[in-house]
Amino acid sequence: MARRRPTSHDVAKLAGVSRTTVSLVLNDVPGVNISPETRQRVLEAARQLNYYPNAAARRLVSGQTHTIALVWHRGPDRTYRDAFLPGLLQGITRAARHYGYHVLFRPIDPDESDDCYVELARGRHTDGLILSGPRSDDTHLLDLHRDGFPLVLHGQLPGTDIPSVDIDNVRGAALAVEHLLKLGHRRIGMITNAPLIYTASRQRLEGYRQALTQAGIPYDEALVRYGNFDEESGQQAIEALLALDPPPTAVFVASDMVAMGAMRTLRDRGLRVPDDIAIVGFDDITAARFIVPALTTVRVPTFGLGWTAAERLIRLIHRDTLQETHVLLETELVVRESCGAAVP
Amino acid sequence: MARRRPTSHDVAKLAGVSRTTVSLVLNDVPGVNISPETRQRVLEAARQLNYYPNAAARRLVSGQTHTIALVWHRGPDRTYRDAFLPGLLQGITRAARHYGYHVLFRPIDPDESDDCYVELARGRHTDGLILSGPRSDDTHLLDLHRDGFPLVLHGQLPGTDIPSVDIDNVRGAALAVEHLLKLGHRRIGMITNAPLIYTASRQRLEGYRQALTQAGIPYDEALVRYGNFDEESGQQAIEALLALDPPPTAVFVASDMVAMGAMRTLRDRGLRVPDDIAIVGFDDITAARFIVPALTTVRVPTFGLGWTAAERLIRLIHRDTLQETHVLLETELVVRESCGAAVP
DNA sequence: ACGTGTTACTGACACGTGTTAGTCCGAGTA
DNA sequence: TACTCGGACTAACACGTGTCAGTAACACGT
Repeated sequence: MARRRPTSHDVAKLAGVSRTTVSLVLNDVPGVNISPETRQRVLEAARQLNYYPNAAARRLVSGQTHTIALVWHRGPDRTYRDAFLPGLLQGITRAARHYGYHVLFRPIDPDESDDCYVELARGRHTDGLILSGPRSDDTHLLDLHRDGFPLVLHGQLPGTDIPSVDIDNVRGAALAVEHLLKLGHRRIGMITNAPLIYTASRQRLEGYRQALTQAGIPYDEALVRYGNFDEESGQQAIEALLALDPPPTAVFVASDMVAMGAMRTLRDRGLRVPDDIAIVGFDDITAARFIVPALTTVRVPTFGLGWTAAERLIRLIHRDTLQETHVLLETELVVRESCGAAVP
Repeated sequence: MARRRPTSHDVAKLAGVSRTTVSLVLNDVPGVNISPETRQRVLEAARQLNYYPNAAARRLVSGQTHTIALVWHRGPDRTYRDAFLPGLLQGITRAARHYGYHVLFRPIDPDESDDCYVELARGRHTDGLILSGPRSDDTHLLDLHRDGFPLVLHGQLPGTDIPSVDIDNVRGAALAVEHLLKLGHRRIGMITNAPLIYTASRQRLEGYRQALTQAGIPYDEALVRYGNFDEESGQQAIEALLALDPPPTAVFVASDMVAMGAMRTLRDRGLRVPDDIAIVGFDDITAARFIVPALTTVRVPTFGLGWTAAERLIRLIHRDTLQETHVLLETELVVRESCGAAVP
C-alpha cells in the first residue's frame, strides 16, 4: 500500500501550528517573526515526515517554474551536434544551478515541425528558452519575443533585437589566417565549413578575407572551395585546391571535421603536412589533438557559450536589462603541428 | 502592459459553454458526448485566444509531470562525460518524445553532495529518474526505490533489484580479444580503461580472460597493466608492456582514450602499428576513425542505451512490469587498421 | 401516464502551495 | 485607565486545471 506523500498540512498538524507558519518557516520568509521554539518544532516535524514541497503546486501559485530549456535543432552539422553539446550543456547547467534553475533539454528532430517548442513557452513549462540554431523564417519566435517571453539565441539572427550569444567567427578565422601569414605563407587557400547559406560559413570566409586584405594580399576566389560539414567534402575540396597551378602552400579549413578529410587525402597523395602544405582548422574537436600531425585549430568556448546564454536568459527572466543585446565570444588559436610552427 | 494569459475560463466564456466542456473537448476525453457544433465552437475559441493550458495546474491536479530526468555524475571519465553524452541524450529524448515526456538534464558536479537529485524525485519535479553512474553507498537511492519511485540505472549496481541498463562489457572485451586471436596472436597484452574499483574495468578484464581461456591460453598477470581514463596512463602502461621479454604482439586497450596514449608512444618509439604490434581499443570515440592507423575498436551503442533506459523508465512510470530487471546491450566490433586485419 | 435510458452539458470539489489581511495578546506609554 | 504598538500566529483566498456526480431535456416502450 503506497502511503500518501506528506503535505505542508501534515507538517503543520504534527508541529501544532498553522500551514501558513510552516510555509513561512520553511521558506525563511524575511520580515516575519516566528519564535525560535516554533521554528524548531516546524523544522523537526518536516524532517521527521521527510517532507518535500510539491513542485507543481509551487509553480502554480508562484507562476514561476524555475526551469529553462535548451531547444536544440538537429541540423546537418555533426560537429555542432556532437562535439559542442557536452560543453554547451555543462555551461548552461552550471549557470542554471548557480541561480537555482533546472534545465530542460529539447532537441528538435528533422521530422518535427519547427514550432514544436512554442508549447514549452506558452504552456509555461519553462520560464525562458535558449534556442540553438534559429531560423530567420520562424515567425513563432518573433511572436514569443514580442509578447515579452524571455529568449536567448545561440547563434545569430540578423535584423532582430532578440538577445543572442555566439562566437566571433570573423575574428576566429582571421586569427587562423594571420597565424599562417606570420609563418610566411602568401598563397593561402580556404575550405569553408559549409555552404554560404549558413551565417557561420559566410563569417569565417569574411575573416579569411579580412586577414588577407590586412596583409596586402588580394582576395582570389580561385583559392576558395566549399566544404559541407563532413570529411568527404574536405577530400573533394582539397583536391580541387591541389589542382591549381601553383597550389597553395597553406590552407585554412573552417571546420576540423572537413579538415580530417583534407588531411586524409594529403596523406594518401604522399604530401606531408606541414612541410608540403600547412593546415589550420576550426572548432578544436577531440580528434584534432590525436591525429598526426596534430591539428592547429581555433577553439570554440563551448562552456562559455552555455554559461553566458543561460546567465543572460535568467537575467531576462528577472526582468533585468542587458547592457548589450548581442554578445560575441572570443575564440582561441590552439597551435599544434599541422601549421608548421616550431613545437618545443 | 502585459496582458494576462488566457485560461480555460476565458475560452469557456468566449465559446458560451462551461469550463468543464472546454476541458472535455480539448483533451478529447473518450466516452463523453459533445455535439459537433459545440466542439467546433470551443476549438475555435481556443484558437482565437491562442490558448495553451497551464502546465503547472495540470501537473498539480493530475499528479503527473510527464517529465523524466537524466542524473549525470561527472566522474573522472572524460570519454564517458563527453563522447557518450550526445548519443545517450538523443536516445533518451527520442524515447521520451515518443511517449509524450520531457527530459530534464541534471549533471552532478564533483563539489555537489551525492543526494542532490533526491529533491527532484521527492518534490515531484519528475515522474522518474535515469541515474548514470550509480554509487553502491548511495542509501537515498535505495530509499527511493523502496518507496516505489520509478528508477532506471545506467550502469550496474550489483546486489540490487533496481532496473538497470548497461553494455555487455565482458562480451565486448571478448569480441576484441577473439578478433586478435583469430589473426594469429598468442601473446596478447591488455591495458584496462581504469582501476579495478570500477565495475566496467573489472568486466572488460574478465572478457579478456575468458577469451584467452577459451582459446586455451593461460592468463598471465604480467601482461596486464592498468589505465586511468586518460592518454598519459596509456603511455605509461604500454611502456611497461614493451619492457617485457618478449613483449606482446598485440594489446587490447579497454579504452580508446587510453589507446590514444599508447599509440602515440608506439609511434614515438618508431614501432609500427599493426606490423610490430597490433592494437584494439574500446568505446569507438570520434578520434578512432581519424588517427593513423585507424583504430579497430568496440562500439558502444549510446543511442540504444539511452532509448532503452528511457523506455523502461516510462514503462515503470505506467506501472507496467518489466520482463527482466537488468538489461545488457550488445557491443559491436569495428574493424579498422590498427589490428592488422586486411582492409579492402 | 409513467418509468427508463440517452444525450449534452454543468456545478462544485480537489490538487498543495504562497501570501495578504487580519486577530489576539501582552508590554509599553501618556 | 485607555490607547498604541509590535510580536506571534492564522483564516481565507488565489493559482488553473481535471473530473465526478448530477441535471435538464427529450425519446421511447408499455
